[in-house]
Amino acid sequence: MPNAPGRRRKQVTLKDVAEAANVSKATASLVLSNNPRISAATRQRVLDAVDALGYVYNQRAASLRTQRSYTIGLIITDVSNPFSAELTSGAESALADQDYSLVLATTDDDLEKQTRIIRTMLERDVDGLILGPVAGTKTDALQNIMQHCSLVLSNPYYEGLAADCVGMDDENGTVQAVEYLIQQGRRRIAFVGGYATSSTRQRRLHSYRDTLRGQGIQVDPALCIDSPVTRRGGYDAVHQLLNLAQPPSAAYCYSDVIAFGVMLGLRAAGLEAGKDFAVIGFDDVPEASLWHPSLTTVSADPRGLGEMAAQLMLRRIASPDAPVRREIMPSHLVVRDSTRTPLSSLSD
Amino acid sequence: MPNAPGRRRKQVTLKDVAEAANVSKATASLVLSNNPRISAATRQRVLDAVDALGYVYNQRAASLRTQRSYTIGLIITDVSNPFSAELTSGAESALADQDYSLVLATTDDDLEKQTRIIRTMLERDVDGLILGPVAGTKTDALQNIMQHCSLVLSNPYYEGLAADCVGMDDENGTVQAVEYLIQQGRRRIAFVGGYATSSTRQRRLHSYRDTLRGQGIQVDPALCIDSPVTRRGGYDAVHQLLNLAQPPSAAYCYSDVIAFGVMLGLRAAGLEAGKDFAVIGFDDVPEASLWHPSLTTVSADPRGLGEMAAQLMLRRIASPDAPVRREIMPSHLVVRDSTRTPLSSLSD
DNA sequence: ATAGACCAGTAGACCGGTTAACTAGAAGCG
DNA sequence: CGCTTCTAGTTAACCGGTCTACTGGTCTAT
Repeated sequence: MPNAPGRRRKQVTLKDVAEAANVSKATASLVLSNNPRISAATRQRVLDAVDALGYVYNQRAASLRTQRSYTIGLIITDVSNPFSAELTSGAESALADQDYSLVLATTDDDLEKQTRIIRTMLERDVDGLILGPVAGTKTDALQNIMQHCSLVLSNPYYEGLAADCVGMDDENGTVQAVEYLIQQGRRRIAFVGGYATSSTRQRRLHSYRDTLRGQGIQVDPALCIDSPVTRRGGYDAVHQLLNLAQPPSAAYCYSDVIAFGVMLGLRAAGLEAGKDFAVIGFDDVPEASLWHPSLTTVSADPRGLGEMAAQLMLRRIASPDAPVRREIMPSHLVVRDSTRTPLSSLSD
Repeated sequence: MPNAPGRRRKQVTLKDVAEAANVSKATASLVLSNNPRISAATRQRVLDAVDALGYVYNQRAASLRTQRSYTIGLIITDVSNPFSAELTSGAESALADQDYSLVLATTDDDLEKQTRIIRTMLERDVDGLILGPVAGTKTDALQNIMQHCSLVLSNPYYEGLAADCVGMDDENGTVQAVEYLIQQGRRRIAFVGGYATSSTRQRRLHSYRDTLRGQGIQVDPALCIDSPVTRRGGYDAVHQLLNLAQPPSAAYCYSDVIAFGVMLGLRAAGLEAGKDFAVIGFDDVPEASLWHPSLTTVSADPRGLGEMAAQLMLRRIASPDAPVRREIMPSHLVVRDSTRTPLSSLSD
């Protein structure tokens, strides 16, 4: 069998190329790196040999010497979540533009798994790590990463850690969303979903409370429900809310995914989002505009977030001592049908 | 600045560990690979040194010698597509289970970009490549990959190429879908979406035609529309279809994403899927069941596909000379609301 | 007593590139 | 003409592991 499916043919190395071109290994290497020191004639001989032998450059071998792998690790909770998928897509394309490869790994929101994955990434010798830390990640662990490679954090902000990070403007987005609901006449507004430990959720919850109080509305803890970030989480939460003695008439949701669950839960309860009940999400994933009814949501450009994370990473690699940057992507409310009907007449 | 954000601290190597433990580099290496030849006492000394120095194993260096990188490349059109996201997720987790890392790259359905990416992957020295080739990919190019690493193809089947591949059962899924529509009384059934060059689309189109003819229905070329695999593609296609002198009353769509676009197009035209018009998708992405109305679709388990691709890859790496495998994942029709109302009375 | 097996560990070549330091020959220069 | 400078390469150490072949010592069998 001359060429079996998985047989790795004996590698053609730079040495083979050099011999074929009658030059030293060093010269061949210089040709490949476009070093002007080599004459046109010699260069051509080497390039011809490369073609003739079908030589493939071995970045892995080179990186051993250069201490640069041109590889960035991306660690997220899961890819199937549309927000993460967009973020991944943005990061991948920004990195690919600069000839960096993306190594992807998922934590499933499991701290122990995250620890394992970080270790693997460091062993794979990535130049940098873009990490959306799972809840409960210690600052120490992040500090440790930074002793081995560059680090860019996505989402949570760790105070007291000199790391670049990207995030959305949770505060401003939340204020806009909650004020809009109040302006529409809603007063019993629930805050739905997200892991209780998540620092992102805590920031949004905080802004939610501030905004309500600022408008003279009392905060009811029974209306604040945490949950996994899944449709199921939103579904169950709204079920719980509707069973309250005084149920809310609006929900500001931790994410679009939660909001979809809430809308499904409303439908199951015979209610309709945008008519009987106002729903706002967060993220503006592609589905948000296409859902029925379309979802009012805080637009946060996950793709842009991924691109920005990649940019910060490339900058950090280029100048390790540059001052830390904390890039907050602006967010703004996109009003759609899920909040369309004002509730000025209803006593809720 | 003792520990700047991106500063790479001087690496602790195996040599440092060995010196600290008063053994040779070779012994330290043997300890790390759990070689029983080393006594418990020595082993412990080495492990202590590892801890004390904060040593991190360098897989990259090792792979130079072992010719194994424990890295698999995944090349797909784009991650943001939910089908691809699920596939990626499945592949990643199956590979991670066996301590393989996933390097992700996207082609945006651009042949030239695919060529560049394949080259980069080979230079990164991946152990294998899982590839969903863009339309127009030459068998030669694939053959060339196979001279450097293991290859698993996702989706198209290249005849005359001895490569493992995974795919869905396009034929059976299509037959089920079209027969179901006919059984519901539909006779003018459109085939909507997908790139004309795609071999997957050609297989489905073929089965669609066969099924219609088998039921004594004439195939109308005007009802077969190709398009990009986006919602926009489906939207535009259905617009075109509704403007025909004899518009169809049902659409069998190339993918769920197309079907969503079709449903949006119907809504824009004042029609409702599942009532005025039957819509069937392909893939059964998570959104399908949650859309309104929920989408009847051919379930194809993209996550399972990704897992299977990973399995085939691991098997191929383990035994390069194993016979080629062509794994067709069964598909079946999941009936939901988008086709719920039979159209037995309408003369279409 | 002695050959052979076994044990615990070591020396050093090796993987495939990069790069600092060196060199032979040609050109420049007063 | 002799000295420096430049050009176009070459040599060999190096990156951080792995692994084959070897060693010196102890144990067992004859």
